[in-house]
Amino acid sequence: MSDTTTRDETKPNYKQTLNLPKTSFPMKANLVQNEPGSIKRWNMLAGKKGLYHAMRETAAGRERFVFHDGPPYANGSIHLGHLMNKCLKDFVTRSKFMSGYSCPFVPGWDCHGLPIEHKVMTDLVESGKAKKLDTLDDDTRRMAVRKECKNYAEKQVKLQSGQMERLLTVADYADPYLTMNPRYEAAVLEVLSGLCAQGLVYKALKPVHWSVASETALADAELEYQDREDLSVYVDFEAADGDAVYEAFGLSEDERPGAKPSFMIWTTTPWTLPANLAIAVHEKFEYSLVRVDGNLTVMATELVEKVCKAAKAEDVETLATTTGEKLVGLRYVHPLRDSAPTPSGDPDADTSKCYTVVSADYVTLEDGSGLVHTAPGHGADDYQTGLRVGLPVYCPVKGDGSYDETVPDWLVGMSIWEANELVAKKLTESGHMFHAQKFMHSYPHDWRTKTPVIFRSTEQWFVDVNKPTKRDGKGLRDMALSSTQDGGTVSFVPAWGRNRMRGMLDSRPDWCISRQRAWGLPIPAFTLPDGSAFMTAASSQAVADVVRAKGSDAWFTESPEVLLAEYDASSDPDAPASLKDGSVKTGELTKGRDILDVWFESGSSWNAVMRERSGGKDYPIDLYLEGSDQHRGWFQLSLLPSLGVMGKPAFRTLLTHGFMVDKEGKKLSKSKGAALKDLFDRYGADVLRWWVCSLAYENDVKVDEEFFKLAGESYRKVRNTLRFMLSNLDGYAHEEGASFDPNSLEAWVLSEFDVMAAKAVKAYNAYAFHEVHKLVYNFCNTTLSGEYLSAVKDRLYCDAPDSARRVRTQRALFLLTDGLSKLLAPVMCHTSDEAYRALHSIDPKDTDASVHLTGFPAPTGVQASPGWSRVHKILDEAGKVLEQARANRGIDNPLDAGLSVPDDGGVLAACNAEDLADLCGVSRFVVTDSGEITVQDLSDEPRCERSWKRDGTVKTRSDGGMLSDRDAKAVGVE
RNA sequence: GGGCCUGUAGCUCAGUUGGCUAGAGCGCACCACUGAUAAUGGUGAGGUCGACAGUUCGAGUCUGUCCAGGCCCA
Repeated sequence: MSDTTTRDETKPNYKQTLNLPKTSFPMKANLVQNEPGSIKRWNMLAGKKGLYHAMRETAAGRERFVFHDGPPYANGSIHLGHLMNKCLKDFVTRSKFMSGYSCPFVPGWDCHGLPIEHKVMTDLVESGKAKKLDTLDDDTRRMAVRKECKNYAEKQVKLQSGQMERLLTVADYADPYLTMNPRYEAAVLEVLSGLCAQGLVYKALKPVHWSVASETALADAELEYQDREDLSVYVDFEAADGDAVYEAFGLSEDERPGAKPSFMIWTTTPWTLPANLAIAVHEKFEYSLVRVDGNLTVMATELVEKVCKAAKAEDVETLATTTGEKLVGLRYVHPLRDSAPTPSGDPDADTSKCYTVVSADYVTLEDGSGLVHTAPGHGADDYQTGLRVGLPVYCPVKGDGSYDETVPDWLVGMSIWEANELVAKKLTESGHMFHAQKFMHSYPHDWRTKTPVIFRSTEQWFVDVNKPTKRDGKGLRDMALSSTQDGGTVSFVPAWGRNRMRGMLDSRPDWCISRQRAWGLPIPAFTLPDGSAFMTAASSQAVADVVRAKGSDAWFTESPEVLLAEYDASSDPDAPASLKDGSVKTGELTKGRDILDVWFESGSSWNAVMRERSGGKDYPIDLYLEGSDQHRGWFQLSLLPSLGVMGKPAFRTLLTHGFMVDKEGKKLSKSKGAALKDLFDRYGADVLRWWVCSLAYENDVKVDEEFFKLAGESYRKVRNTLRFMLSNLDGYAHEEGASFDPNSLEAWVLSEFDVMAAKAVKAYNAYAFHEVHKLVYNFCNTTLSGEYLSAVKDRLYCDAPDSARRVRTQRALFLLTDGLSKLLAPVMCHTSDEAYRALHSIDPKDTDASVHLTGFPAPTGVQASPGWSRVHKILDEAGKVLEQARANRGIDNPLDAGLSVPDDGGVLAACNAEDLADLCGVSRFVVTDSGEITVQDLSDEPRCERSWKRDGTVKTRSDGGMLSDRDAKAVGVE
């Protein structure tokens, strides 16, 4: 160290006379270590009932804002998707509370269903217990599985609930809703009963998505699409009467070729060909009779070239054309069987209409041949067509995916997947195959087992979406479309959700609500001795009452007499005659074995949770908030039952968010989504929440490690701003009611704060959290850190501690810190409370005070001079000139400079020159009448040893130091 | 293949009914400060607004096609 840097011991050390920042609010947040402390403290609130109840008590009597949580599936740790979903929900409920509403929030979990049952069964097989179960009778076996499932689900709920609390979300975690709770189950059955009362529930043999692996019907929402290689085949179905075909094409006797013509169909599921009962054409399309490589066949004119090209046919000749209309009614011979089948469940089925060309308007010219292979047992369209023209619902495929004995011998017992190849081989051998090729396409798979699903007709329960309700004659679809139309009762955030939802409602089929599994809520249907199904509004209500008392296990453990003990057939208008007249007793009934689609359970949550708990006053619900996939899922499947039972939608507003995608915008892989625990451990909940707050959530959200780092840095900026203000409030005692001169820096910054806060509160209420983030951050970063705080730093440090100017500044700092902590409270739960408690000097042992029991800040109401915006424009100009001077003339330190600025517009005169100097960071600011902005180099003037300013008043003082007037006064020397 | 949606600087986002050289913050680079210091202040470099056509005096903004991506469906 050289001599020049050694401090002169004879001169006073002014640093000790400054009011340097001091605070207990640390720069380093240590969120991971400290957030659990906040949770612990909040848990002490409301007599240890915790923050949620403290907020409820605080909000008692306020207007309610009713939010309803969609239940996540109780399986596995929470991932990035949950992070966004749960944080957004938390922002909503917390900001509504801070805005002055009472906002109940009951969290829920979806507990029934295949994923859990599958997991439990896998575990049972692995542990060897499954074999034992197989020796038990059916009800007992299913009860044993159900018990395991229940234990598993409970564990998962506990796990997720703990993780959500760690995310600092506030909800009634002590009393959540679980779809497996008896009370909830009963409420679901009541919804089912309500739909029965409207006549909307029916049982029918229909093709549904069927998982071969799980041997159950699947809901739309239980499907996922994956690429799969299949065999695409073009098959000739020989006409039964060649002349009839030639007639349809208008060929005279002598024009007719000798050979018999065929109809060419196309399919990607050759295994369904044995179940073919018809060929569909479009009446309006033109069809051609063509000779291809010697064969005569019929296909749509527009597709002749495409099909022949695909098959590499060389010799193609069109003999005649006609319209589809003319083909309808022609008969053909099935290429694989001699006569129409006898469906196994229906020996008396009318097969007289089989093997006929029929018309259907869903036939397109996109793919295939324009003639559509129709198997009513294996396709939704096919089923409808079959119904219309009188074909049996023939499904020769059993639940395990093998053929029954109604198919040709060589197929009986074979798996359909194997049959694909064999069917193709047979058709090739018999000369029916025109062309076959393998191709990739996206195909529905069972979301759990990842295996391809099939369409298979089975006896299932359905909710009719078209049938008029008994209440007012309107069908569910029509009601849904009218309530979601523009100007209807449901609003959408963002607005495009409306179109998305209506598009789906428009085309949705009847809702298949039955499943063939053990882990779920039984459909309370019985079979009468004559084989017919029995389930009415009153009977299901009677079962619901039993379930409310004993849980849904009662369905398996109790007899029909017990389940229907409170049911009185004589007073049930819908009861079957045999029960009414007593010829059949309830003891003679058989319990049905189906359980409800889990979507029916979650779709009834408006009844099970919101109506039940509030006694009806929380209905309809103000807001549902979920990912955009729920337009088809929970949103729609809540809408339909609520319209059926209540006649109006369950919700007023639907808010949706997008999905997490990776850095490149691609679908997020499972492994990436699972890394949440790791993120918690490195960033803490407040940073993760701050990140979620910054998102334009209505679109897809890119997620990458890097973004959390950036969020952490902007978090620190906000934290440091709060810290700087807190550190300058050491020893300050706030008094309300002081006023500020409109020309003061304080009036300016506080009025800026009022504007920003009003915008932020408005943004909160519009769920525009991203806007909140931007407003608050920019205010901290630009208005405070960059402008106001750097301007007032000098007076905070150097003015006498109790000088009027310094106290006035502190008064502003107090209001700003208090206001910011409240605006940040819904997002940075831990940090805002930490700042709030530091600001109000709350004793660490005092667990009663929390920013989370306050509200958004009321406006300070401070009026600033309208000249301020002009002043800032002028100062920006001055700043640029100063910057040039620093660069050109080597003035490194702005405190070595002075500014002379013309009062353009006459707004500077009203300001205090010292304020203006401080805003520019210079030592001296002179307002001139006119001329250019000029910079003075003050390096030669004396420099105050305390404030480092060269303001022109610096001279040697009585203590021997060089001080400005202000500093001399502050130190108490002459 | 269909429905809904997205594509503006390296990143996150603004860009009113089409109208001046397309903005902000972060990050980055450089400078200052060392009395907000694992901080703070200042300056600067970054964009053929996914691509291509079209309408228009004028298009990031309107229309069409295409490309890339997401959700849902077939």
